Amino acid sequence: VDAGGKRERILDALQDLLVEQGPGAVTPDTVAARAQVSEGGLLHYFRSKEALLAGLVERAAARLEADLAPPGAGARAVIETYLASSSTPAEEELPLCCTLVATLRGSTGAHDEIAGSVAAVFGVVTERLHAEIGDPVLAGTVRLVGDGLLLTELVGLPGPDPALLAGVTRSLLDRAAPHGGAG
Amino acid sequence: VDAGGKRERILDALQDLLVEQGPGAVTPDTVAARAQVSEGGLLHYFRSKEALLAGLVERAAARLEADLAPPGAGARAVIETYLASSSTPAEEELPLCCTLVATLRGSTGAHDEIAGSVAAVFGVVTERLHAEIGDPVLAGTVRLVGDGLLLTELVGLPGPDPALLAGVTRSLLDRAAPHGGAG
Amino acid sequence: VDAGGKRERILDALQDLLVEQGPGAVTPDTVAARAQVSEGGLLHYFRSKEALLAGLVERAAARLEADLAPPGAGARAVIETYLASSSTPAEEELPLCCTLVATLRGSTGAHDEIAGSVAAVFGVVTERLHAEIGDPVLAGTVRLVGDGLLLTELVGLPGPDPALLAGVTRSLLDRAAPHGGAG
Amino acid sequence: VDAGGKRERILDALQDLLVEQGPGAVTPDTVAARAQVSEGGLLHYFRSKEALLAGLVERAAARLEADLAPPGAGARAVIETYLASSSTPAEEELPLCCTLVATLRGSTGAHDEIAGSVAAVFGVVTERLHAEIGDPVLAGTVRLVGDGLLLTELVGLPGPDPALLAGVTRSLLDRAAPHGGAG
DNA sequence: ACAATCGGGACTGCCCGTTAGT
DNA sequence: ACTAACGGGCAGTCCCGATTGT
Repeated sequence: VDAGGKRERILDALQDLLVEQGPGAVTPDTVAARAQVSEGGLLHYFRSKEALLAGLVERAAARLEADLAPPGAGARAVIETYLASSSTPAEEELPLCCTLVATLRGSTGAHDEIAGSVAAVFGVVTERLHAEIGDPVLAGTVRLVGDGLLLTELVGLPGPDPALLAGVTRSLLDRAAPHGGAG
Repeated sequence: VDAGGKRERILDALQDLLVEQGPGAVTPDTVAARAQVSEGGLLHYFRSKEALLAGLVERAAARLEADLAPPGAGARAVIETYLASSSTPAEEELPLCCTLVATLRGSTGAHDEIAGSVAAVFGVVTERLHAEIGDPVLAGTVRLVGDGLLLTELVGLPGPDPALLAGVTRSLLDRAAPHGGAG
Repeated sequence: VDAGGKRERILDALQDLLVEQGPGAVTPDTVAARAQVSEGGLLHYFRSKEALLAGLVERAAARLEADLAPPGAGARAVIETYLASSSTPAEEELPLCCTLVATLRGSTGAHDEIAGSVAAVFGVVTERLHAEIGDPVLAGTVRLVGDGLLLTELVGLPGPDPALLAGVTRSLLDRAAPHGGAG
Repeated sequence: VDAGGKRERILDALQDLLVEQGPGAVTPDTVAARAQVSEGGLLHYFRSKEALLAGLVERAAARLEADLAPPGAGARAVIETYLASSSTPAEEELPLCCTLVATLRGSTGAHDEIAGSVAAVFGVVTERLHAEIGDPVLAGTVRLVGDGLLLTELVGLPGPDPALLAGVTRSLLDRAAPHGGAG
């Protein structure tokens, strides 16, 4: 079933809409239109709007798991990976999750399941950071700095200029491995 | 005129609704109901939903200006103040602004004016941090850590546990004034 | 597949409402109610009020095209047809168009498309008159007299009494074919 | 009372709004704003929207009475005057009255009083035409031609081109006084 | 599996008029 | 006399999902 990868197309359409035009533009019609599916077809795959969003987080979580980190890569690697993925434009999974959360907050009703999935995603990331970086304070700092970058992405604020960001990153790396070692 | 401080009551109602139930709960009726004003009365003060939100950022900005910082208080003071105000529940101005931005993102159309105001608020904060903290890298780090705390507030994620947060804060303070000096 | 000719039913309802109670009575609910459709169903066929009105002019134009005139019928025929259709109650297409225009004028915003359609309808009529009636001055007079009748219909003024109208019509016919001939 | 001719200013504002932006733009606020009066002030002079419009027809009727015709001026004079005033832009009284009627039709409820006043205005005109022009058929034709011009004005249709209009006018004048006499 | 059609409900904006103040 | 604050109500839009049919 799913003759032409429609399910994926729908999820792609949703994601694109989300990052390009924000949560407000996400309605069954718009998603269906962009995915080149009929409205009814969309409802066939996802029984409701919530299911649609849930599908997206699920996919994002899976991708993140795969992408994020070769475990055992060392402190320097996870720091760089995490900060990079947090500050890149919204095609990445983490910013996407944040946008999703904003979407959820914007709608009434409880969305515990999705909220839980998102929390889980962040939990995984946090855990990984702590595992690779010995010092918990440093790990916590990295996590928060990364989250800060996500926030600026999310709300469209002017973030720190690249040079400053590089400086911050370097200072964190130095604390992870003062002598340039791999962690 | 303005028989009973209604304008303020309206803004209070909006803010409460925003922090308690999220953007989705903010509609003219709910705000009016909570403020004990009629819908028409609300419209007398704020011609549109956007004007309503704009009124709130304006007030928040003004309060923040007043609250934030005795200028010249030194690096340690601004760091503590900023991180504290970022991690407290959403009654504070900064988290409120973030919620506002999330609200705006959820609605279609451009809201440049409000977005600009919010950006200005953050600009003020950033400037203050850099002014009081000599080291720009440290200032940038503080800013991002604070933003990270805001994010967890905003999306309802579990933040770092208090002990860890205290550790992070202390490490930043130490870098500001290694010997415990006032900065 | 339009289960029960609903589209037509909606247009009928709109037209009836328009001629019976005037533009002020035309709202989504009233139209939907009279057409025995739900409001949502109405919106499925016509995305906006403007689209609704546009649909009506379109239909009216098509009908007019069909009704108006066996081309080549001669001057007497078109004169009689035109003046008759202009002075009959508002079930006919021309008065309907005028009511529509009044409706449009009453709402803010530009409605260029519809206005254009209406202008086109009148253009067709004018052209036909000139084609069948050799004398341009006479054709112009007929057109204006007919429009005058439309106006009295449209604004509900007391028109000329039937005898006078008959006299006017006869005098125009006489000028078209003084000897009673061309029909 | 009426310190600064406010009543007149309000009526002027209403008229301007009506001819410039159509009935849809006429609301208490807009009228008050353009007249540089407060909303309350407007309501002080005119208890309701209907009263406002009634005030305008009253004024227009009075002006028309004064403008229209030196009685006893003869057939040619009234014909020319009437057709001219009907085809001029909407600053004149007759087109204004039509716009008013359209406005009334666009609102729900009965407006018998105003409708009656407007009918009376047209009655006066008709009477005058018949009095000055001996031939009732000709008078009726003139009345209808004039009304036709009003209609094109009112609905924004392209009217007859000036040359044709001149031809029509001339032909009517000729019938009033074939030998060029003053009628 | 997929698509068209339909229905109920809700949000935003705003009009019009009253009532309280200056 | 004149102004401003305020109230109730509704129009217009459209979203989301269920129900049909193919």
